[in-house]
Amino acid sequence: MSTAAITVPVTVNDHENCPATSMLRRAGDKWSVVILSVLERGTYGFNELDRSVEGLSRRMLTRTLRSLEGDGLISRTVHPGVPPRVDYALTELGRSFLEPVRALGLWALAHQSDLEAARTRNR
Amino acid sequence: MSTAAITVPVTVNDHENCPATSMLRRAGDKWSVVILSVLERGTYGFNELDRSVEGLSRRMLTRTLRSLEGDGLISRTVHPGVPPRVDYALTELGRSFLEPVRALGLWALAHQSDLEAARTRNR
DNA sequence: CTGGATCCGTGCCGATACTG
DNA sequence: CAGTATCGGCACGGATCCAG
Repeated sequence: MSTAAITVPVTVNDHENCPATSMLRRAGDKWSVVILSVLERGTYGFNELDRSVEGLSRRMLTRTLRSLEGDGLISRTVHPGVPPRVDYALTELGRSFLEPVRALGLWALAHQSDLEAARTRNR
Repeated sequence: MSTAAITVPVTVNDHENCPATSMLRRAGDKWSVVILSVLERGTYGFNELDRSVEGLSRRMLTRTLRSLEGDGLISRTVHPGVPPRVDYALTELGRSFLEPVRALGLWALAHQSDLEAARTRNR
């Protein structure tokens, strides 16, 4: 066996099935983090949420809420009656998820000037 | 002035221009984190990177590298000659960015069973 | 009030072929 | 080796209308 340098192949396989990838996607999703952040302040109804986020269409609100509920990040509680009422709230898992998300947001704020400088330089 | 409960309007405006949003998008981007992670191991050439990530097309590799360079997360160094050689490497900013990204990935791993349970329950 | 259904523009992304 | 150019499928996401 020679002692010559050996090139170790470093290949990334199947990264779409990595459990971390799906939550990175979640964090990068257009509306998820905004909705989760609003719900951090308390329980909201559907139209309350709709009015709380500028630019958010009802269609995407519905889809994002269903998706967040599917991941167990929020809870959905139906109160029958007239008018009907549905409450959305953070779960413990959702509240926990916001911690690393906020860490990433704080990183962005802390390095905002570096990023702006790089973007200007490479413009 | 009455002391009745006042509903404080909580509206999220202009979240597309939030500096944190762009980096959350970056983290959720399909290839950026994978490429940054590979570059954490050292300097790579273009085709080396291409071969290191399964499923990554040269087209998206080029686009992602340009984008990462634009944000100052990686550096691009051209070595003229035959054959030509271009080295890609993490910058300090890029290495720093991987910390909160990894924190989010670790969160996903730590809560993998919770997420899987929720997804099964809501199936 | 809380959605679902449909239409449709736009951009992401892979496949393929070509260049210096 | 290190890209560029072009085509095309498909999913994201907004607008609008309909329903319980």
